[in-house]
Amino acid sequence: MIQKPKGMRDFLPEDVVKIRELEQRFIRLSEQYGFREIRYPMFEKTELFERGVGETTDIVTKEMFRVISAANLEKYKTGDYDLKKEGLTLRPEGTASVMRSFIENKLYAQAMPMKLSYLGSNFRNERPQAGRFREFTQFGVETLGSDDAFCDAEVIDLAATMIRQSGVPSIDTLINSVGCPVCHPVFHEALRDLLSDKLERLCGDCQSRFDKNPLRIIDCKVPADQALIQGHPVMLDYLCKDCRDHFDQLQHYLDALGVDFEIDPNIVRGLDYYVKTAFEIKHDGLGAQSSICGGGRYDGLVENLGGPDIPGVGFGMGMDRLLMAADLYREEADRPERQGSFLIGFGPQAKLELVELLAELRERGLIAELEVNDRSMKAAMKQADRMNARYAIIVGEDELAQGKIAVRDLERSEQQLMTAEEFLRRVEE
RNA sequence: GCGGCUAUCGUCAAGUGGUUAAGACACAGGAUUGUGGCUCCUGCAUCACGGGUUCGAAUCCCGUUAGCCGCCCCA
Repeated sequence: MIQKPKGMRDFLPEDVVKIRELEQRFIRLSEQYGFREIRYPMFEKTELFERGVGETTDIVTKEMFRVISAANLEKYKTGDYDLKKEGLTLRPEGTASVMRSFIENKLYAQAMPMKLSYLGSNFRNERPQAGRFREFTQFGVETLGSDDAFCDAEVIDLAATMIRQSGVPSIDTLINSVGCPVCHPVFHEALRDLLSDKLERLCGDCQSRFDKNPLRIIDCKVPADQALIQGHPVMLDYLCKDCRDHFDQLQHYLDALGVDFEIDPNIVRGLDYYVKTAFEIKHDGLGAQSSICGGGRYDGLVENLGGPDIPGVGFGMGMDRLLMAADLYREEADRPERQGSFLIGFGPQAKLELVELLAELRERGLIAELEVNDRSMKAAMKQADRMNARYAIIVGEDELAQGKIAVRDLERSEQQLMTAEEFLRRVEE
């Protein structure tokens, strides 16, 4: 038997109903906040992600799925295809593509700020785990063209509102400022001062982080390292005036918007492009992957990808995790109301006539199904019940002879003979 | 990339070395011959795969594969 690839999932009809409901609510809410949905390719030039996500990130170095056509694969084998230059990659996240589209379509020439949302699959070749899949659905928004702290507050408010409205009862909204290129050098120095004499006792990863990006050491999960960095200086104490003001304003705006939040100096977003605001929304009870939503400000990104110097802020939200978190608390759905008709015909002639009725019903926008397996009356009725139909329409020899149909109301257990026209009138009302 | 756990019918799930592998749900058929939801009856698995141990294995051992969970990272 052929199975789906590791980390991929099927969504069966029951699941899809929930997913679609959630997605539609998200689109509606984000439109209320002024975000308009855009769509972009499932894969892009590999280079976009290398530059947009960061060449040193885990995502780029080991988690991307490459895409290659059969023809190009042959070329690659003979050395006529340059993976680096021409290679394509299944999108591992959304922001880079949105930026590319923004630049390529010159959306910056339109009224600013430009507020965009997106929804779709992303792919990362990670080891599957609770709340983590190789194909996962992400919803996200980006506000481009303003560095006003209100924009940061607005996207955080939107994310928190979405999660709350989805039925997740308790969430933690954590915010931080990761500074900017002006304050980083000062902070890095302070960090190195603290750690320089403990360097040898840090784990290997952290030793290499020491020079490249000491900020990441704070995030280290190795217990021994955690002890060593106890009482480490925090970025928040080293913000430049600009960042400090921005962070203060963000908090004022969040208060004004009624968003409950906590400051967590330890939030350091893994993607390279974040400056100033970084935030995360978590929910306990999801297992190890408790983060539902993460985002922040990325003022240098558009320019870095070859566009004008335009600031931006946004978030990505894990729809799968959100659904998991919300599902835990969703009570059993009631049996939906009976609706539609189930048409049961005995013999070819009866069936043919019912097909005409079927078409009439559907023409009127009503739900209608035909019994196709030539089951016994009993079995067919059972099927009608299982389909949750309101009416079972029965046509056998007797009905055929009278030119009528038997209409059984499955809810009231009442049955009467009438013509097809009468039934159509009644059901239309 | 590293570590732990699990693998019995479509689903949930008994069974831990010994003749026909419980049960429940689902599914199919039926209960004096054209009628549902309740009830009753009937049917429905050689225990992931490959080796090994043993007189004998779903039950013990090894390997493979898959799934789950954790580390890392992230949504």
